[in-house]
Amino acid sequence: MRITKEPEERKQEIFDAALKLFGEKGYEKTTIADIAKAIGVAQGLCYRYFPSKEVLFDSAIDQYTDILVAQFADLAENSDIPLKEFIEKMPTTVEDKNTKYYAVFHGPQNKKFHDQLSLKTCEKLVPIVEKLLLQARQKGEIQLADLPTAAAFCVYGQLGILLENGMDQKEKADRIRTFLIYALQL
Amino acid sequence: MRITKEPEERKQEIFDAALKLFGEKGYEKTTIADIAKAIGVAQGLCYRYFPSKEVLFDSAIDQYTDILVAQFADLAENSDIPLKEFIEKMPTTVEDKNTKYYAVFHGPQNKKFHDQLSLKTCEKLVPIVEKLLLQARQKGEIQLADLPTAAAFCVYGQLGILLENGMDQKEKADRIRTFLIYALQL
Amino acid sequence: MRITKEPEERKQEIFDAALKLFGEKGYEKTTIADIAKAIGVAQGLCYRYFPSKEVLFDSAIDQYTDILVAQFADLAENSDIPLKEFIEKMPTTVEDKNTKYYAVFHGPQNKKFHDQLSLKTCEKLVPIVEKLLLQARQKGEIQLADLPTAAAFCVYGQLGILLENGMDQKEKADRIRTFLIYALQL
Amino acid sequence: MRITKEPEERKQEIFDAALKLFGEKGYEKTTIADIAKAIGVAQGLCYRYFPSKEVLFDSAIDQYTDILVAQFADLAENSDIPLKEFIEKMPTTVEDKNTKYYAVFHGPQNKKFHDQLSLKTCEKLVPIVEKLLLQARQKGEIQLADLPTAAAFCVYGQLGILLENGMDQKEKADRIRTFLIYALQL
DNA sequence: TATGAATGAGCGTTCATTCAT
DNA sequence: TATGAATGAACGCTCATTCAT
Repeated sequence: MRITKEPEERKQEIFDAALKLFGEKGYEKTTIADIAKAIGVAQGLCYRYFPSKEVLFDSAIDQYTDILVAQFADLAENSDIPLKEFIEKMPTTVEDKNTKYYAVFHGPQNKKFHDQLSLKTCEKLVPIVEKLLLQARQKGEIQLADLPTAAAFCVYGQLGILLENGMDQKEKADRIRTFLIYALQL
Repeated sequence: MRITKEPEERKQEIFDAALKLFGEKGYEKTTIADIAKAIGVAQGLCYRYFPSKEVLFDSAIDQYTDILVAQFADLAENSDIPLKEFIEKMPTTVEDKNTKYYAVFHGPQNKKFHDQLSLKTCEKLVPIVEKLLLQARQKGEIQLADLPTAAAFCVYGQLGILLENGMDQKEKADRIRTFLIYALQL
Repeated sequence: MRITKEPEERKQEIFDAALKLFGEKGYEKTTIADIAKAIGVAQGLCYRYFPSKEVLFDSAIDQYTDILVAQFADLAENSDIPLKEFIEKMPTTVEDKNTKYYAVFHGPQNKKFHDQLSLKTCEKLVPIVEKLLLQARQKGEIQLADLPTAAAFCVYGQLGILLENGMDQKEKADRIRTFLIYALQL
Repeated sequence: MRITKEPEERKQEIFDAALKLFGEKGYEKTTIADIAKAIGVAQGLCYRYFPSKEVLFDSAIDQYTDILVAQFADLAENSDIPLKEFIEKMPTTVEDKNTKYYAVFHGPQNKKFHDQLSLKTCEKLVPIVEKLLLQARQKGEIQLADLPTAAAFCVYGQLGILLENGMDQKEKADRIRTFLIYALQL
């Protein structure tokens, strides 16, 4: 039973399976055999699309964080509302339970994988937030001089909250919003 | 040639070598053989002190971050000066070039290991900073209501700056100080 | 982009590419994919012309040594000059820098492949040389009783010189000629 | 059931098994698993002694040809008899049915392996024969000017005979002796 | 306490070959 | 005739861990 697919489709299939498994079991404990079995293909096929397990891993992380960040970037670019309002409305976790990837972030294990994903996401978020701050300053909403630093704090600062246990998402979001509005002096 | 040492000393020796190698080559690429060879000891000996490689790794990270954090905790606990002054004087990288561990953080490789260390350090730093903020509030220097959130932002926010490339340590430190003073409204 | 060619032409194309690559990288390290790529063709196509990699290899070696030996056979058959003169004029390497195959023998790698080629060439050369010796004996130029043995020595003996390093082709050729004339007592 | 041996002994064990199997099945078709199984140890153990299969192969060939050549070298060095007599008595195949390695050369398969062994043996034999010729010339038994070339012919020339099929060992030996005496003009 | 030879399971990777198109 | 995605079996190699000494 040999099923041939369009390369793009196959590649995405591998991506998705890889991300899911890396998320569940971590990099080391996920084998190429696992990934291949998950989509019902021969191990060797993975190597037509990715030269190595490591590249597959990095690509998967990269693609996934791109998706997450793109959602936020959309919001940021298409909003003309004041920054304060934006903060009050924005999602603080860029993750949306609706995506097919939701499980990735929420498996019980693999804190390390989660951390890596978080850091990569932050990295990509900073320039977007910086642009947002710049617009706000141009409109006179904030007075900050050093926007890159402010953006980094706004983004990475959330990590501290998000990575904590024992508080529900909603409460985390509220605290983040309140603090941001205070710190940016909006 | 068989050199017998005090258990504690041996254990520390293994710790140090492990930390160094994990830092240089990462968890997966560092073997027990590497570690044993680095201190001129048989592989089997490592297993008298640590039940497994993973435990050794976690212990090493833990011990190291403890050391880093302890330096900062000392400062925080023995200072009566106003928070603003404290911020102006504090080291923003808890690392000190004098420690024997300096290389760990600064090998060219191993972003992943570095990230892990950073996150763990942040985690341990938050309660200390929170206490610092509490003292400041008691003295009327700040008005913040939600100290845990503020502490998290102060600590993790720095990560965004620290992980960036292309800026020297001094400039990073200045930007961090300026932003903190602004955000905390000191 | 699908280019259809005459079967014979295609087959030859595959031969040539295979020979070149086997010569450069050796049997094991040359893949069918390499060969196919070298001529810009799908892997599967090779299997329309050769049932397996091993057959392709053997055919390639065989065809190539045939070409080399044919050059020498031509010379031998169309010459009426005395053996001594023949030796003085003959090429000692049957290879000719003009052939498209020249590189095969002179890649830096692959001693093993080279050796194989040499041995196969010798094998095919012996009967030709034997005939040459027979003609010479009939003309009274030599006295040897055991021509097969003599032929074998004349051919394989050269291997020892040819496989040596650190002497230029010309000097090798001279030494071979001088020795042959001495040993055959011409 | 774990049997520990002296490294030297283990290494030799691996050597012997490897040589035997390479001889029987050829390089490619012999797996490290085969070799390990043959001596009843774990595959991994082979890698304590040899860094790779290829190195193991080369070492095995090298060690074996050393043994073969050493037998001949002994003869050559400890003989004061005239060259002609030496040739009449010498073994033309350096192999001796008594050695534990006898089977290596005489498996049905693996012509390639056999060729490789032969060539390597010749390579090592040449300098010894050259020395022999030098002694003979000093005693006035031969007149040859170019001894390196003569030695190469004497050694490699035999290959042509040895590699032929369909003649028994004894006849091959006789023909070789007769030709050598003729060619060297003894 | 210390050694280091030995284990053994597993993993990433390769590649000749097949086959649906 | 030609493609190239897919197969699948195998292989070399690694290494955490064990254990006899």
